[in-house]
Amino acid sequence: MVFIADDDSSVCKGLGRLIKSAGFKVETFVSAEEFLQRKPYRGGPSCLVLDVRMPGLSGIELQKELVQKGVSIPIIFITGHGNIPMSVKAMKDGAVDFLPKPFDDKELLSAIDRAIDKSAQLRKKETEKAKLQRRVNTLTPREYECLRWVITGMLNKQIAHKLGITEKTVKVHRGRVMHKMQAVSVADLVRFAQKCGITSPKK
Amino acid sequence: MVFIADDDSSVCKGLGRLIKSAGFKVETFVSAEEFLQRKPYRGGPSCLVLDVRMPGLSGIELQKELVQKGVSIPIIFITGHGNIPMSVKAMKDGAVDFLPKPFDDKELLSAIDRAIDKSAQLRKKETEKAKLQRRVNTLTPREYECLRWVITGMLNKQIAHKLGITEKTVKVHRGRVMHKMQAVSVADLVRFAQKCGITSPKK
DNA sequence: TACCATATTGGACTAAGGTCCAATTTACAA
DNA sequence: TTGTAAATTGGACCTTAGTCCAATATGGTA
Repeated sequence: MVFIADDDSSVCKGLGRLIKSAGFKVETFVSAEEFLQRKPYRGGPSCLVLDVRMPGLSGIELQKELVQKGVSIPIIFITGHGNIPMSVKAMKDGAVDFLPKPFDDKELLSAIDRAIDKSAQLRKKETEKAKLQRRVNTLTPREYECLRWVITGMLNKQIAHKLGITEKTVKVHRGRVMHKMQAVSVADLVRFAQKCGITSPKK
Repeated sequence: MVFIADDDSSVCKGLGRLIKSAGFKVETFVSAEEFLQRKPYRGGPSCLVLDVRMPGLSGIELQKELVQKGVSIPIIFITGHGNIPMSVKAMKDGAVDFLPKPFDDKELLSAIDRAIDKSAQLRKKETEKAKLQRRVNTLTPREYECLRWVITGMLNKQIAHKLGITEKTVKVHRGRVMHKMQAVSVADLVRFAQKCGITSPKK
């Protein structure tokens, strides 16, 4: 799925035809605001072909909005009146490409391929993280505490001392953590924790 | 440490003065080839201020060379006659910034700060990886095999079966691995292996 | 050939991890 | 007040992990 946002509706139409002919689904918007209205797309990898200069919210501002809102959709900028600082800023903020008009159809399609690849990777990572996060959310506060200590590699005895409880209790919490996280080993747990950004307390 | 490569020696001089006054050590080169001759700098975080267009090897080509050789030094491009595709390519290839002349001194110095920060991070990661890699290199082939299985979280019994040996032998190898890798727990081992890119065999 | 690194295994033992069943306490909500 | 989730602990028991000492086998090197 490729989204196009350009205030010139004839550009939208033209690009839409081109991109559809390459086998993508397309949806067009004539302003940044209109794109923001759209409910987040969840149907598969997607990217956004975005005009830099538009009345109202500009393409660059829309990118900033999206980054800030945590919407991770790869962006390809197109522009008729761009300059170097603008392109550099867009790239720094994670754009996949920045194409000054006129550009070859091939160039755009190649950029879209890369953007879609990137989107697929992002989505894979995010869904995995979300799955793990759902498991983490089922942990009680104490179980979560234990998890953070367990992934340091500390012994039950030591964790018990840290928490001011008995080794026995740690074993119980730990067992529940393993079960709820669907981890078969500490190695799993370490990797899970890393993937969803769980930090270890300092010893 | 800041390196400057620009074919115009007066530019080198001027930038050199500016950057020195900001508290950095500076070394200048009047061609890409001259910079490549220099032995790799190991004294601390560093970056390269690079002119895009130079006789002989261009700045963009030098960047490509460095990336390909695995020399990870953050690059800030400066140019008098740049264009958007050029800046986009440079940024895609990892440049920290791309400044068309004329630029403010502040802009350059700010970019240098970011580049030096990035360099410090890179160096930290690389030295840590090298340290771990040296430990890995002391492992015998069989010990390395065991390491790869251990970090999957598999039981000694299961690893033994995979290798066609007894559980007892696995314990011995495993003990030596822990010792040589200076790991106190499997959790450590998992993190070490991740940091130096050791892959697990598929079960 | 004698030596050395590597790989393998056994015995004996200690410590650590993990589980099942059962029980108590506390805090908060219906 | 009753109920529920969370936290805590004990006992009994089994499985794993890890270590020390000792021994054997193999392949390559000085």
